[in-house]
Amino acid sequence: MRNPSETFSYAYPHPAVTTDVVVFTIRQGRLHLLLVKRANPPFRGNWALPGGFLDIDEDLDTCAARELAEETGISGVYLEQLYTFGATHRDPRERVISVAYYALIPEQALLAPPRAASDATAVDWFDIGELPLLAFDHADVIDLARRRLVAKLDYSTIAFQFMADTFTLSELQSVYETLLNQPLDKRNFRKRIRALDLIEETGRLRRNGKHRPAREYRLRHPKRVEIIK
Amino acid sequence: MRNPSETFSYAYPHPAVTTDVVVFTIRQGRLHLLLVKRANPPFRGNWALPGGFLDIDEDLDTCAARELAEETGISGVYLEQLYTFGATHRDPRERVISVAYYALIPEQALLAPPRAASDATAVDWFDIGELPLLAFDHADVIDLARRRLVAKLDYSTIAFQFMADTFTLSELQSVYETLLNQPLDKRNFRKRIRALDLIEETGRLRRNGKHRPAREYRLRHPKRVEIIK
DNA sequence: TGACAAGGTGTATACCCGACACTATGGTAT
DNA sequence: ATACCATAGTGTCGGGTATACACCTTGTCA
Repeated sequence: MRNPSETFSYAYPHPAVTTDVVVFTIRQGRLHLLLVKRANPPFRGNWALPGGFLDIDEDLDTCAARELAEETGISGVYLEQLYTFGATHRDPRERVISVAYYALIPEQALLAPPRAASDATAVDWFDIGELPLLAFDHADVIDLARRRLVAKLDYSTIAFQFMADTFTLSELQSVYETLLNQPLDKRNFRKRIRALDLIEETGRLRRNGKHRPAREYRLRHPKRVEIIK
Repeated sequence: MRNPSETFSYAYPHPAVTTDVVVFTIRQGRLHLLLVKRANPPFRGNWALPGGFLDIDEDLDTCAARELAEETGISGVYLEQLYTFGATHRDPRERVISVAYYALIPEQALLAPPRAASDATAVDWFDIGELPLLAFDHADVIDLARRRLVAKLDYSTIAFQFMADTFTLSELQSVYETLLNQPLDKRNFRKRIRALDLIEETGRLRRNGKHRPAREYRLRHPKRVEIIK
């Protein structure tokens, strides 16, 4: 624990640096994200993105991954730097530069509901269409993250990062339909996915209900996100 | 003991925040960028990106624009945030977070050679294929900026930001060829540009040598960079 | 064993992109 | 004035890629 009486002095004023993480997942066919309810001022009682101050000997990526792990217990997921927000008045306490990240996690990866960390009184998932009032400029951060995510669908294989280790083509199509907010043609979709040559059959069948079981697939290179055409 | 009026103290250590700018232009059919020679340690005498510390009451974008103006005298040009670099040891003095930007300027915008600012002993343009040894992690910053720029050619109208107020289609094609590092078919190129419906004829002719003059064009919305298809 | 519900498959058409060669026009030299 | 030079400017055809579209298959459950 840090000595509370210790201070750190500089010849010039220094801003504080935080990372905030927009954690996306898909639940029940809807895009959701994780928010925490702030336990302390400013914006006490408001919902906000999980995030926190950069440790002085910690890389930015590490900081974002640590915040993500602390809030959700999830690690090893897709995490990408989004944008850095630094408007002078975005935090009323002091000058704060926020390096925003976004993360994509499979629905199935959430074994238990996330527990509230020390600086949050609650943690919950919200449908992206039904967000509460947000602290700071976090509504802007979320908006940019959502647009980046949708844009990347077109030219990368990022959507696969929402999938569990194994999945069916119908599940994958459902993820694309949710993100694009439009139905897709089943045959054309499968043709396009097959042409990417990124997945392989596990050989097993997935039984999801009282109907014909679906073939189960896995990514050949699970962590890799590729740029396509 | 330092005069308390000249020091700034915090309960937690704070990193310093800088912006660095990769300033691209095209000269003589080659992609160039602007570097400054450092007057002070660390890396004294090395070439580096123009940039500097964020003022405590200054937005990030403003800081980048200010650095750009101080080093080149240019303002009102395309300037976009690129990425934030924050590896723990990237600056030997103290922890420094660098918010990197990149700027695109028309060759003709440079009225005079840039003058050296106070913390630089020289300022000069370098062909991107003939860069000197660079300070800090600036080689990484430049590499990322170049890749972002080339990627954006495909899905945005960013290349137009290299053009002067008026230009010919041959000049525009030459910019694309330089950036893509390959020759393009003249008829296909013109067909594609015309289809974008972004430019209009000025009605004047541009006389560039002892041959047929070219029609002069201008952008309908000069500052706008659009996402295409 | 029949009904249900989702899984799985191919073809025909439209559109877009790339390959390709010649004429037009102004400048300059003789 | 005339001929030559250098860049400006223009259209078509073919191949490949993306889209529209409908029916049979298979396992479950009543």
